[in-house]
Amino acid sequence: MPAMPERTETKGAEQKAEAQVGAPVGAGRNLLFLREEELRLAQDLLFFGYRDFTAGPDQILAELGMGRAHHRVLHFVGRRPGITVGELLAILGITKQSLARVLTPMVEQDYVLQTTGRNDRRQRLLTLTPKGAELERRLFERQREWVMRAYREAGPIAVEGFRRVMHGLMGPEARSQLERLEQPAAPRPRGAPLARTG
Amino acid sequence: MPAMPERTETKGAEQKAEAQVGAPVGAGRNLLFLREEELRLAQDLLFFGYRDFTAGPDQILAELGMGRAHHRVLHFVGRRPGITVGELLAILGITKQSLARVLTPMVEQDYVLQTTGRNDRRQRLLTLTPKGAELERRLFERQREWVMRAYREAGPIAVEGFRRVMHGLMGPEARSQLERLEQPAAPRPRGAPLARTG
DNA sequence: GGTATTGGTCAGCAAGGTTGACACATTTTT
DNA sequence: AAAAATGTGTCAACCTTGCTGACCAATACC
Repeated sequence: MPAMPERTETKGAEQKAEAQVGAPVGAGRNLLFLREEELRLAQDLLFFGYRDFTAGPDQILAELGMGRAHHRVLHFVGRRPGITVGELLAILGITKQSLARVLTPMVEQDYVLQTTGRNDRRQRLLTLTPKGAELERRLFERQREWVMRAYREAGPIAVEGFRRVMHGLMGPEARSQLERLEQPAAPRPRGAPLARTG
Repeated sequence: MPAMPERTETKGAEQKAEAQVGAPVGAGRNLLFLREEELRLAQDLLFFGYRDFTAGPDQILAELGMGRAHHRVLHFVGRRPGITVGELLAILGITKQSLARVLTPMVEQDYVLQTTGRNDRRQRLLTLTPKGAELERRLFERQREWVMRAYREAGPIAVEGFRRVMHGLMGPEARSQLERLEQPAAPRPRGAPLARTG
């Protein structure tokens, strides 16, 4: 594989740390004691990486008077068409009121469509309108280019490692939510669109 | 170079299961073309992972009436004692006023010490006070446990991959800033502490 | 029919970003 | 010596996106 790292940083320096604590671990587990510098590096990487990961979409969104919160709605509604408001709240981990502030305008501006649930008519099933899907697409493509570059530079093995570590950084709740997200999409909502009071 | 197929997009989601997180990695697998599902997964992982990564410190900080912004100041000042206000602004990528809102109280509450630069007396060199260093330590330890768990679950190869991908997600500016951060610390500030104007 | 659940909405608060303008000490340039 | 540029602080005003508490309407469940 191409693209070896520019700097061969931390590799193999873990035993030193073990010697400090005097706790020799099994042979393959030498990377498992997290020395100070390694965590500091992880903190830096996550800070800079996450910031630059979101920078592209943020720019597009700003032109439309939207923010990251809107992107998250577009993303998760796009990922699970027909998701209920309650499910979306659980995924985002915010309050109903915080969601309403971004969701209501998005419905009014025809980015998101609300339909009544056909089993439970109290529910509001959310889907992207064509307009919403198109915006989501733009944001997605921008981010794809960025991530693609990172993946290409890092190589496939690294990508798999990245996924595993990120997954490990998630708590149990996020893990089960992710699991649900990855499952086959729910059946299409077939309820009638709500009357728009606009 | 692993020159890869350009557009296999519409081919359906056949290998989806393999691409998922816990799945074993096939060595020669072509992960370099970023299919839709792969990027969606990356988005999810970064969203959930980053959120849960910061959750621990956030909790401690909240008890002290601080936020993530304060943590960043503690982190980067701790990482480069004697950093100037201007350098810190460049790293954080925020405006002077935004920084002032968190930094000024932190100086007043004796978390951060300001000294005048000895070469350029206009500069304010920032260092952590013992109180600040202790708080930074607490936050650090909390986060270390969390990251350590993730690293342990993922294994050393994955950790290296994680680092490479995160590095790839950074833009050029962030990369050179990170490089500077990793270098040996600047000489200790020896200027006189500023008189605090009550 | 009574209660629980799902969702919408109003009012108000806080953190942490933004911009623009200005002040001041200090350093650098002319 | 005077002027310009630099590093920092600060004031005023604004935005986004979190939060809480309260209350209402429609619907489902027992």
